[in-house]
Amino acid sequence: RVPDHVILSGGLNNRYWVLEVEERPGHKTLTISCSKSLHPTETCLLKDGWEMTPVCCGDVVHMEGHSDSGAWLVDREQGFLVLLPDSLISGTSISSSIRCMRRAVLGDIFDGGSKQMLNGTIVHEVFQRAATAKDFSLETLSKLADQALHSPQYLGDMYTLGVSQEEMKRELHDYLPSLEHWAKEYLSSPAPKTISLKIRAPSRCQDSATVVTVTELADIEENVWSPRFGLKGKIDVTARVRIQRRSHRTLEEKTVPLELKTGKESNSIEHRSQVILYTLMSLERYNPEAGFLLYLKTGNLHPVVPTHMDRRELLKLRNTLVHYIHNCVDKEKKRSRLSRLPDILTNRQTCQYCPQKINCALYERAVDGNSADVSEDVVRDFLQLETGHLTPPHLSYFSHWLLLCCLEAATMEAKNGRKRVWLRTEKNGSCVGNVQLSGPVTIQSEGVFLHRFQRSSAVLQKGLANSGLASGDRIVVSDQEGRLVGLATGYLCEVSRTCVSCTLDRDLSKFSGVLFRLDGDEGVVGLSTHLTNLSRLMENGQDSDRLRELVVDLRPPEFISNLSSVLPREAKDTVANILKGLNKPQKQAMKKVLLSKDYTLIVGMPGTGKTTTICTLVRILHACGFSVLLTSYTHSAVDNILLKLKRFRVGFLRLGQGQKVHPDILPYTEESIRKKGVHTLSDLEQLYNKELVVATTCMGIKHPIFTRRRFDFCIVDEASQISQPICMGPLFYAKRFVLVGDHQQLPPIVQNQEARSLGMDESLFKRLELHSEAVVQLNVQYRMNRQIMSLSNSLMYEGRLECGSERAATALLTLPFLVSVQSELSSYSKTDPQHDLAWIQATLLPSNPVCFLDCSMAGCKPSDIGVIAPYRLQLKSISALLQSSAFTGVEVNTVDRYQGRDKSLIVFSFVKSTAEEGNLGELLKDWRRLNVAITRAKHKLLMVGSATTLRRYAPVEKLLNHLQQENMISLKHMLKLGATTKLFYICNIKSC
DNA sequence: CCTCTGCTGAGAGGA
Repeated sequence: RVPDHVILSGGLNNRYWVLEVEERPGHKTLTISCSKSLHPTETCLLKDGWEMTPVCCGDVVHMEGHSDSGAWLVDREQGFLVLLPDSLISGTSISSSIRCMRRAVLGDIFDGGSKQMLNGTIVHEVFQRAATAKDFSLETLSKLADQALHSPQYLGDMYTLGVSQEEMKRELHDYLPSLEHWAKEYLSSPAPKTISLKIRAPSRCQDSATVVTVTELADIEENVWSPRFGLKGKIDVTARVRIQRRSHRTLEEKTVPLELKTGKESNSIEHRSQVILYTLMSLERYNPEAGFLLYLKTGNLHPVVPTHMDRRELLKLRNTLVHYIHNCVDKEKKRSRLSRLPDILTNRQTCQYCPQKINCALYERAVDGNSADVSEDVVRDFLQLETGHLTPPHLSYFSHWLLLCCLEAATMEAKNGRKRVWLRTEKNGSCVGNVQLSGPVTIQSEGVFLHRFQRSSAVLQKGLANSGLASGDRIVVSDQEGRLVGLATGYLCEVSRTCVSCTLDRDLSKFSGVLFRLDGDEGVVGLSTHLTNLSRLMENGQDSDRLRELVVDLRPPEFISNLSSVLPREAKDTVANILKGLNKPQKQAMKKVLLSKDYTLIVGMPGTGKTTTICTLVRILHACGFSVLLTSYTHSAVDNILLKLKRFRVGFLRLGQGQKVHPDILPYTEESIRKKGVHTLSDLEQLYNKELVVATTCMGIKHPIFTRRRFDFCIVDEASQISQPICMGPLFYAKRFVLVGDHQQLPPIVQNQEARSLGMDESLFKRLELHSEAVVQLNVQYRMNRQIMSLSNSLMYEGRLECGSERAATALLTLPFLVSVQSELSSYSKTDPQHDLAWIQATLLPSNPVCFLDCSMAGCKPSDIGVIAPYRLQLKSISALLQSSAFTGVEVNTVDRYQGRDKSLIVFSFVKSTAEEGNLGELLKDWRRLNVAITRAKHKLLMVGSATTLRRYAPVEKLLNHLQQENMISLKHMLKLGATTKLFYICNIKSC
């Protein structure tokens, strides 16, 4: 009954499964168990308001407090119930839910937030830099403020907002005197400031005047994950304070959270709640009794002393919030639909500046399309104001995709559930435990700290290299006990048998004695970019209106009739020159793009030179003086085009993290250009506007450049592999667009079965293809020889695919050592007639370009050989066989990863061979995947598999029929040994 | 039955 991915446990960090919920007026009883066998069970009585907790059967809960022989009580005075504790909710989300729960839920589903917060961010930064420097003198503060104003990150923000550096500087300098003042008043000063601390503990007297001195600013931006309370957050400042109570003689030293606020000194319930939540989530670290609010405008310090009631109410809010976030879809009779959210507030003061306004209205109309039964005028007016510009088809497109994204997000969440660091043991994941800091921490650059860890000698070695972690992986650092979870994140640099080095975002040198563990961080990636794009598509504005018309209403694309009006006279010769190298369909594609007023779709069948075509297209547009936004889903696809483009002296700016960019493209990245000297806002503006061509991934559209710059064209490569909401992201920023892809190859990956069946794997490319006037087909290919091409033609393209040249059509594999291998094989056959190797001799012949069996390579360069299999495990065992140095360079990969690439010789292992009539896998049922697999080889394609098994897959059956007709199958020699094994065994005899 | 790539964070403020 309990799904595999759920982890239950008893003890302090317990996790219980809810089996039964019994509701009575005034209380609620849960039957729970912390064992996967669901035996024994315990009970939990919820009352005094806790019975309102939206807990359901099948939820996981954490119990706080104590149980009386298996009976828990959570009421006004004692105990907490933490619903779905492994979903960590941020302190700010919870405090924002005080005013509007709906807004907090929407804030979690959609990205978003207003842009008026730059000032606060920089003031924080200055405070934190001063704290690190331990110097709050006006002089230093002013120097630090200047530094911050020129740092890359804030320049980008200023660019976005269109604020000048001078303006920012003036606002910032208003704060500096009060920062200095605060430090003088509180920071280990000779005359410490008196604060009134209200401690409500029964044994203490009320309202005792207390003296608080900050003795040390112990940490800045401390990251806290608290799986016990289901909370997370970043604590502005962790301070050591000395508390001296008048009534007591004692001096107390405490570590407490300090929350900085740049706004009005409101001491509001939201601000105080944030502090209370910080004290709660750092309970295991410091057990702070109190925290402080520091208002930077005035330099005043407000103590916040939480009571049980405060914590109780905030955790109840958290439970409600987590419930809504996790149940955004209802399942009713096997069909999912969007759930209702908490009601719309329609409070003018609160709603006026709400960043979720449009999503709030959109969601309401998505759940309940006609909204005819909205009783309140205010709500109706609000909905009309926010969504009045949208038609019913617009709203149904939005709600349809919102549902799909929620379904998919839920599946991803469930799959990643077990990957949460605090639930993981060293056995079941990529993890290195029991390591200690060794040597000093060195600062590599701002905010990048190089650490070295060593296996503690007490622990028996199995060697760090086998931990499942490799250099370049993202990691999370925690302590071994699980008290300090998620201390830092970063990347692994080197992994040796005994040592690990890594760069982290925080300096952990103060934890020198602590035993750490490093966990691979797969990263839970939500679908917030999808949803943000969808919400943007519904906005009332020029860019959105245009795209909505094309994408949702499917308005036919328009074209102009005459090239001469778009081609500048001075570019004509250059363009003509560039066109010379192209074949007919490629030229057609160029023309269509130039004539388009809306969009063009380029279908690039396998091997037809998509990359070359895109590269040429960019050169032509560039020559005409058009600006181009060049994107694709993956970094490697973007760089593929840029590597070609680079040779033609076309300048471009590459956006994106240096770590993901191809080394040869690095000089074109923003990062590297900035290092050469970008200090002012106008430097940055120049950088962003300099090049006509800008390249990035579809996800990279959060970059500041897109808040201001617009392009004449946007080109999206791999478009048939990108889901609609992601694909439309870059399209907002260009007047016209070009999608390049091939829907006969792999579609976007969708994990959730229901979402897929509802069409989530339909790309924008495919959706728009119904307008055939926008489509150009590239059907002349140069990759495969005639025989290999015939497979794909019979499987998918009905003969439309053509060879571009006789040379490509007849190209065969060259095997320099063929003669000697053949004679060696003959001699084997002679000495041991039992093992006739004639079949291998036949398959070896270059003149048999397609064989459904296998063979070896007699002198083929390892880098010309690709091995493909549909399953990861198979790849693993093939790789294991190829450990010998002779095979370094042979690339072993999945079908999916081979899309877009080719090799001279491809060995494709179908893997499957079962006698039983069992379940068939999904992978081989996909026509498009098979099509990709068979169109990667240029000269020779070897396929290994069990024909009997494979005939059960319709696509493979069609392929096998064709192979049989063409006499390309060697069926006679079924191998007892695994065919692939034998193949590589022979390879080994005659090393390549 | 097991295929895949994107991207950080949480918060910065105002009612």
